[in-house]
Amino acid sequence: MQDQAPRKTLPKLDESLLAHLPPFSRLDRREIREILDQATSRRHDAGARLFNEGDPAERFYMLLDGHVRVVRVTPTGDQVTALHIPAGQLLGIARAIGRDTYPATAVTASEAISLGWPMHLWDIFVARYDGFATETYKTIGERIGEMNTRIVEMATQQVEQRVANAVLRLVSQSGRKVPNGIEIDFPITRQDLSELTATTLHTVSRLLSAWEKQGLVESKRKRITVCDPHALVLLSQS
Amino acid sequence: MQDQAPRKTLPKLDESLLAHLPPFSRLDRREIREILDQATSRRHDAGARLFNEGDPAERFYMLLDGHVRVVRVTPTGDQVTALHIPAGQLLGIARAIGRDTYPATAVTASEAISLGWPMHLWDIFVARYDGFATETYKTIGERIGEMNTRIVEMATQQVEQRVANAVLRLVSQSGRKVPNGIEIDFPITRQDLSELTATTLHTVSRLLSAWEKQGLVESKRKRITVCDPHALVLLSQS
DNA sequence: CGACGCTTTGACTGTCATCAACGGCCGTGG
DNA sequence: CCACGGCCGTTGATGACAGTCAAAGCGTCG
Repeated sequence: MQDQAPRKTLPKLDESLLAHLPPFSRLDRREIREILDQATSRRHDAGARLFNEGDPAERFYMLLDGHVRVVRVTPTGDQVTALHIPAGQLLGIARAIGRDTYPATAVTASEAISLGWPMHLWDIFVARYDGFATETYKTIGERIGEMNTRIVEMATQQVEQRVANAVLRLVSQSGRKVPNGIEIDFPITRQDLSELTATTLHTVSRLLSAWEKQGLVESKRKRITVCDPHALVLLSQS
Repeated sequence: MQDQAPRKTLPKLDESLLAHLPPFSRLDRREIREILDQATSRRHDAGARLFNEGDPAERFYMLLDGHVRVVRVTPTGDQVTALHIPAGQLLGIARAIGRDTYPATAVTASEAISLGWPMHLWDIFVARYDGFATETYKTIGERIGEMNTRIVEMATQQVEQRVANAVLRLVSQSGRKVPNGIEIDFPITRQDLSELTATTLHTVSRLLSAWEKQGLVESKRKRITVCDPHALVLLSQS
């Protein structure tokens, strides 16, 4: 694998990293310490792969910082982004859905930091830690909901509405307040957006240009700021 | 609800109904008896709804006979079919993914028979019966895979390929051997197929007509028979 | 400063949705 | 038994949306 950063076990990982995250929120310090002691932390460059579709699912991860795109590649080479995962969520949890290979590829959208555990700990975590299983299945439920929404959108909406929805979702998932509005807090290209919305980078570019002329958004290279979210919502529904 | 058939608890439900189905296959007669004794069996007319999107998830079901379409309806009234569920699978298992309302509506495609249990038994089943949880999560994993596949198909394939894929999937899921080929074993209209493939009934009709002229399929009212599966596979990949 | 990656814009084109009309099957009720 | 109405399917004409092709501008990084 070209992009594996070396794994380091940092003895000083702080309990506060995990304490407030849903899968671990019901645990006490001692339990969180146990979990951290078994974890491997890694830094990933932008564009690095945590794992590939079809690989044996040997580890599962908690994304501590950054963003990950979950991508599938077709036989013809087209990429389709299935999900966007923000910091604070588990990923690579194939075992939870009865799989022993990863169903998709995970690519970092920006520099990212992950904790990883060998998959054989999964069953132990589920059995031993209160709330871990419940919260995990909630996450899965939410992801199923997201996928469902995308299917419905792709089936019924025009490209403009889909792109508007995608931008709004990214903003609400990872928006950061800036002077002119709310900025999507990680680098994202027209190409990325087109893979999220099943269209082409050209069409996305045209749409963003048009929106910018109307004052709905501003965008620089790899950065998008939504200035008038309400107007975008209207667009996304027409 | 207009289409609730009366619930009957049939004392004579036979253990063999469940014994070979994955979620129950590791259980002994006594356990299966327990489970059956708590179940309510119901017959549903074609087009009946087992439950509606958004309803509180009060019961979960095992589909014993027939086929169910899992459908979402948009604010504008368009219907989109998210999944097709054949006999022998669990459905309405919102609790397994941490939800307390149903995420979609379940409509029978043909006459159907279900067993239903109150949702509060879910946690008990998971805790008490060996393999129940594991098999259930496998089912969820498969459904996630299916949804994923549909997203990728809708994002990258032409209508003709999508429809071909949908037909092939239905055939492999519920095909019945007949003299001229393999027939999809439940009634399905062009409209249904169009909701599965995000297109219109007109386009589906044109495609099926064209395929029929080429001898790939035969179709009567609500019935589709695939005569040359291999050719369809080729079509679905070009 | 050059090269590469990202973005923009214009012109053209094809697929597929839309509109419209009709034909046929099937169950129902007189 | 026949006539009717509703649902299902077919087919043609038209046009729009968005993909493809092509080319050039702009930022950033090495």
